[in-house]
Amino acid sequence: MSDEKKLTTRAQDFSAWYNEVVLRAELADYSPVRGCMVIRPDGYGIWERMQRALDDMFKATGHRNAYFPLFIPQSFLNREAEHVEGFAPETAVVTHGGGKELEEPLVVRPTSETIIYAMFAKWVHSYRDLPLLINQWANVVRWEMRTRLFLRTLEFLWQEGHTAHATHDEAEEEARRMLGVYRTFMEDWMAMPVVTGRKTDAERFAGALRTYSCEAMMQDNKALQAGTSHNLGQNFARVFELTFQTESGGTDFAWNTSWGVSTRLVGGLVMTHGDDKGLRVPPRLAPTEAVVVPIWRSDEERARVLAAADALRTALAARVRVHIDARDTLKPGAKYYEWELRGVPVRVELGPRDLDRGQAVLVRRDTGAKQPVSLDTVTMELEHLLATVQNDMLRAARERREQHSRRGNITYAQFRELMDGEGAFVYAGWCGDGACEAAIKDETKATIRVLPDEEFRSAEAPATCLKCGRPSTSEALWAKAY
RNA sequence: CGGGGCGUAGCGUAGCCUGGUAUCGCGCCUGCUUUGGGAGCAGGAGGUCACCGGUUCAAAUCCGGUCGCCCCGACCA
Repeated sequence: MSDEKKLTTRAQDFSAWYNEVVLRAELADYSPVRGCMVIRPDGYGIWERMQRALDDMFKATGHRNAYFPLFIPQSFLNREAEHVEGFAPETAVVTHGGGKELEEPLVVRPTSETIIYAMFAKWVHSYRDLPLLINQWANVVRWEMRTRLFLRTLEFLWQEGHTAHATHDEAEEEARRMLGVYRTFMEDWMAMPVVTGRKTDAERFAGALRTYSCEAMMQDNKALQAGTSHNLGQNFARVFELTFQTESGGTDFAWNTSWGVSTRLVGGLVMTHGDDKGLRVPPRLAPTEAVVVPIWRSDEERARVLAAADALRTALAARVRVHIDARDTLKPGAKYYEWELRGVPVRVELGPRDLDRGQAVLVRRDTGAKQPVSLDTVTMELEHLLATVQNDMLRAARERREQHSRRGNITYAQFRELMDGEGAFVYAGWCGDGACEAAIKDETKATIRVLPDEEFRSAEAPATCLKCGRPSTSEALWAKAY
């Protein structure tokens, strides 16, 4: 075997490995436009399944989809001071249309708070109009300096939920609820465990009261911010005059939330589950859950095996997303490598020896384990195996995260050594002073990913700040991040 | 925007220092033999050497410039 066909290993160069997997598994490709990528069918298929699952969850929690314009009048973005400060440096701006210079430049949305709350202001009059629960699936543009496939591109696809509520507490509840939805999705569908919590002021969304986040650990022990949910308070309502008559007859500004996840999740999936053979897709998100590979030697066997394989595919297709690889230009071994690279969760081998025994062989992508099963029960066995793979992938990812998490006493020197080396999720005390946070970021590149929610906090709360040694006011999760 | 690297066939590359119209592998096409972990043999198609200008009898190669992309940093989902 020539080395040319092998991937760079994760240990050799994690970054190179990631790019090779994305390109060679045909999830995406570089486009003629700097910083913009093309999402290819295999990558888009994963995104479509993510969309479907999330959309069902949004609907189940009472949200409805709508669509707002790609262009936002520049003046809208300028209204919320913190918001414009955060986003203006990375906007793309349209100054000409139809050959004429525009009277007011149009910003290509980097996020849609401003235009959506301007519309909400038209639609909301009474407390009876609340809550207003809207989601949109859209593309957004942020002019980033440096881009990476799926993780950071100039244009990306996402969903952004936007809601308006009558009270602070209702908005807070909504922001927390949607963070929970994200967490459920990431764990149950992506098999990607996350730590949830609140962002510090330094990492808070521009214009929000509070930002909550789901943070996942990638295989290089860096954190990926996988989804965020914001309690926007009344900040946007004030500048867009989003008011309503209260039950008691007064007037109040509405309380908003916004929350989003993006195609970045596909990158997170790769970096959570991929191995040195390529991609591993958790069954629930796999466009193809199982691939049937028929095996034969002679023409006679070929006819017999292909007929049986086709019958098998038909039987499985009733319950499982299945593909048959009947190409006769490749030997079975070559097909195995290809489907492993593409990350299909289970391979179903069917050859003459199997037919003689009335069986097929199921091979797990995650562990490589082989298991012969009777053709009489193969559908049930396959469904069961897919569920097992899904669960095992989450468990394996969680174990890996815990192995690379540090709790308890740690000196700043030890912390620095850890961050300079293999990296980790470090749970440690924080005095609450932004200066300590900034100093640590400056010295180690590590940031506070979240102030973790209670269930993620250590049994014994840290007593002192990791940096300055003063009394800790909250436990913080520190890591380098994407 | 700073630092580094690279632009040669669909992809990956050699050649560049020391000028003479381009190497190899993968892939692709045809045929035969193969097929339980990346098949073998034979034949074949495919290249304005990123672009512009200069030096020269002659430029992928030397000189000047331009553009693009990737990687590392600062900024960020």
